[in-house]
Amino acid sequence: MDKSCSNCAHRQAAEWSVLEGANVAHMDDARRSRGFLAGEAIYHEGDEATGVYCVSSGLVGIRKVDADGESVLLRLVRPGQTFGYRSLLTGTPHGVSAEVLKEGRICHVPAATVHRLAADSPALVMAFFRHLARDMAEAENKVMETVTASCRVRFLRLLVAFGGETDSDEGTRVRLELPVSRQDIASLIGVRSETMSRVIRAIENEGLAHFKGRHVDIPDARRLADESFGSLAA
Amino acid sequence: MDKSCSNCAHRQAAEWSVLEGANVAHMDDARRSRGFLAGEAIYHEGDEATGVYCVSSGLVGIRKVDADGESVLLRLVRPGQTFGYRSLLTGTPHGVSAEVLKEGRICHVPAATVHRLAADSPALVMAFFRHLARDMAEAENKVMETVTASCRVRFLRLLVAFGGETDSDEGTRVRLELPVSRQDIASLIGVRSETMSRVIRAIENEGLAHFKGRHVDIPDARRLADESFGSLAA
DNA sequence: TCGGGGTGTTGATTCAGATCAATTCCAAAA
DNA sequence: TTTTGGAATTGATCTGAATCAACACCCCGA
Repeated sequence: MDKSCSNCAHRQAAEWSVLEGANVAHMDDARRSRGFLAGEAIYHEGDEATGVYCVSSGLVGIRKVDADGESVLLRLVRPGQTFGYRSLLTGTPHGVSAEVLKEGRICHVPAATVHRLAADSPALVMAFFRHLARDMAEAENKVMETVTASCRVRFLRLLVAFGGETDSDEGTRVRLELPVSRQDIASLIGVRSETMSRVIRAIENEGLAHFKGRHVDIPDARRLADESFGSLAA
Repeated sequence: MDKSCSNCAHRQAAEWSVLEGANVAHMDDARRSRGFLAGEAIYHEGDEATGVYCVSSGLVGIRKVDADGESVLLRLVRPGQTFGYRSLLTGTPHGVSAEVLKEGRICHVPAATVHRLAADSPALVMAFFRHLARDMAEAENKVMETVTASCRVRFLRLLVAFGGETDSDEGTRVRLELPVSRQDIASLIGVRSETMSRVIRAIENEGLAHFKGRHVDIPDARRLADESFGSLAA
């Protein structure tokens, strides 16, 4: 059933959608998909790139670890999105690691194939450029946030982001499922898990949202969104 | 004298160096250079991209300001480097602002020209991709650092980076000039200027480096570099 | 049914860095 | 030379988040 990218539910989302003619079949042919369990590493910092990955299902985390062993979860990769293309296209070792956060299936397109396709299709390179540009914008936002916003505000914004994916209803109740563990959420906004707990409890006490396991119930999404706009909320 | 890019001292550094044949003249023809004074804005967040910029001399700062007016200096653009290409190539408004930090001359290549060159030269697009990839890696490092490292360590690493540009001599004395004001350095590592002062004084007191205005004298570059490797220095 | 290990919570305490409030320094303008 | 206004330094104080240390919870396997 997942024998062809054309059948992939996320075909439109990925960069491959710009491919035309024989290239479609070419890439479809070369790609291999494999199941991964939560916790499995896909590649590590320093590894050479062997191809481009594409999340078919599940959830992938991009992580960076420093010399002291401190680890930060930089971003999430969702179904339909590619990752690992940066190192491959620039020919440099991976600067980050990728690991599976929620079990699922991941496609791998070998280096040789990607290089051939890229050489033949400027549109593909441009598509990867766009992807990278979006990631860069998000990275810049993250720098801004970690420097200027409190951990409370950072968490609220993350909630809004998660909610936005699920349901963009205005001013009303939103229910959503946290895609990762609390530890990972903490790592995502750059705080300790203890602090994460306290922030969550505070938000719970204010009635801004109700947490039960990974389930979040936001009675008034508008109010929560307002609060997430920093401290100068009127 | 700066009538042609071919004569530009930084010709090798910029992405344009991959252009060939008529494209070289084409771009040389379309580009316009202009002098800027320190403090002048080149573009603001939200502006539409009108072309790609290239620093001929002086220094440019890429800055982001949030809703509360908090401003963070994200990175510096030095002579020979291009900037503003991201928004142009993706067709999105600028997500950051660019301003001149040290007076100098900046070239502007109009949008139409860049688009024509990009369509004609896959190598140019690839060159911009590489540039973006490098910036992205630096942004990821910055996120890591702001989350895990103390402001002291962040400043030491910045010093090392500045020193590395100037002189890569081993284990000996290094003299260098800070390229920007202390306020901007503070903004670059994400702390208040008061904190910056204190950090500098502490480093001065330890004899790690001596500061006089923008001049820095590092008696033992090796020792300073060691200290910059976080807290677990043996 | 009983552990047992990972994940999350809670409390007490500490500390890095922000904030508030004066000065001091310095370079350009008058 | 004096004036002046921004940049930098310094001190006193406050506070958000880290740290250290238990403890509760919950799912899984024996």
